[in-house]
Parts: sequence; structure tokens; C-alpha cells
Amino acid sequence: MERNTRQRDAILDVISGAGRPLSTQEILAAGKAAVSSLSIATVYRTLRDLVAEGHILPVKLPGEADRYEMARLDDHYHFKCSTCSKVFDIHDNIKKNNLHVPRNFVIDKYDLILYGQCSDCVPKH
Amino acid sequence: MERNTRQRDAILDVISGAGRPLSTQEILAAGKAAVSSLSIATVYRTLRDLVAEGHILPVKLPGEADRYEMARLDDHYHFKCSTCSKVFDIHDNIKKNNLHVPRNFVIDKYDLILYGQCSDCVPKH
DNA sequence: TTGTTAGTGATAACAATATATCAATAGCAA
DNA sequence: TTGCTATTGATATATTGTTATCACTAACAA
Repeated sequence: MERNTRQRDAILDVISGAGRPLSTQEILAAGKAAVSSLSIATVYRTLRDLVAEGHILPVKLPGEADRYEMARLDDHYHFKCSTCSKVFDIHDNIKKNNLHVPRNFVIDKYDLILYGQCSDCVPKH
Repeated sequence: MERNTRQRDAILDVISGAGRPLSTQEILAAGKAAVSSLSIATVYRTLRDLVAEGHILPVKLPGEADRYEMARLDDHYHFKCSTCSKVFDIHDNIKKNNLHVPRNFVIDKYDLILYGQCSDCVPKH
């Protein structure tokens, strides 16, 4: 970055304060609390720059647009609530030697995505 | 389906013979071996019907178009080769009680995707 | 065979992001 | 302050994968 703008600060604040990956629309909505004129174009541009600078990472789920969260979080995977569509970080990992692949296959990394109900959406009894 | 066409047979043969999930373009290319005039529109229409009839299932990977494989395969997950982009079935499963989620979260299902090199693409030494 | 009509092929249209454009605005160095 | 220009906001455009359209073809019952 070359200049420090209110828009950029607002976007980074929103992501670092969220504690879970946010969609571009969530970032736009939350960012408008700080800069009411904030445009979706600026959100996309700033996210691209923040990713390039290594501050944030895209979180990819099948069939869905990227969400974003702070980089350098602990090893973790993601949980998507099927009811409210929020995605949560699960700070845990699976041991790679528990994963069995065919002979001569090499594992670089893995993505584990859990689907279900978060505590706000699970039916009470 | 109402009629049994050469196109439909070719598409189902390609998928059932592949042993791994195929993209629409892979299905189109392989299907043309049997029906050289095969159109991508027919591929999409037939895939939609075969899914609706329960013969095949879409395989969803983050940021990628759906692939397709036969339904009623054993419990398994997927491995994507980062070099050749092929996706392979891994016939294994992880125990759900090995997965730790926050209190009051409920897991319905999970997707595990491994990334790395398949045996054809791993560097020989 | 033949007639009916489901299915096909070619391509236009669509949907859902994401990027490019450009005049206006606002960081920030001097 | 002022001036330069990076950044912004609004919106047009691009992109990618999928679906709709429609004239033509072929499956199959009679």
C-alpha cells in the first residue's frame, strides 16, 4: 500500500475483529459503520491488496464466494452452519499420518469442512 | 428419462468407467469417443437428469466447477493433484468423534479434501 | 414404416462474482 | 497550505459455468 485510508483501516478492523471468515458483503456492511460511503469496489480492491501483502487469506468453500480471515492463525479448519450460513474457525487439526492415500501419492495440505448447526441455530430441547 | 439415447449411454459409461470424479469437459471429451457430435449442452442436461435420478453425485471442490461420480460409492473423500488437476477417490473415512467442535455445535456431515501430488506427478528420485 | 415428440446440437442468454474505467476525492510530502 | 497522484465510488464490463431457446434429429410405439 502507498496510502493509509480510512476505508482500508475500516476493512482490516472488521476482519481482524470478526473472529471468523467474512464474506465480501459482510465486510461491506460492517465497514459502512466506519465509512458510510464505502463501495463494494473498494472492498474487492482492498481485499486483493491485503491478500497480496499477506495480511489476510481467502477461505474457499465449495460452490461459494471467497470469505476472508486474518493470516497466520493457528492450524485450523472450518465449520459452516447450514442454517445461518456463518462460517466458524475450528482450532484443531487432524494428524496427517491418520490420512491414508495410495502408494506414491504425496499430501501437501488438506481442507476439512464441517457442516451442521452452530450453537445459535441448533434446535433447543 | 423417457428415451434411451446413445448420448446418455455414452455419458453414463464414461462416468462409471472412470473410477474418479470427472469434470464436464472430461465427460464431453471422453463421450465424443462414442458419439462424436456430443454437445456440451447435452452433457449438462444429462448430468442434471442423472443426478435427479440418483445415479450420479456432484463432487464439489472449493473454487471449482462440479465434478461427477457414481452414487452409492463407499464412504470416501477426495484427493486433488495440484499438478494434473485430476481428482481421486480415497476410500477411507475419519471418525466423527475425532472432530472437535465448540459446545452445542452439531455436525451433520463433513468434506475432507487432500491436495498434493498423485503417483503420476510426484517427482521421481 | 411412419408419426409423435423427447432429445439433441449450436449458440444465445443468464447469474454470480470480480475487475476495469474514469471523474472526483483525499492522503501526504514539501 | 498546496499540489501531486493514489485511492475512491459508481457503474460498466469481463469472466466463468450453467441454463434456455429453437429448429432439427432420432427413439420407439403402433
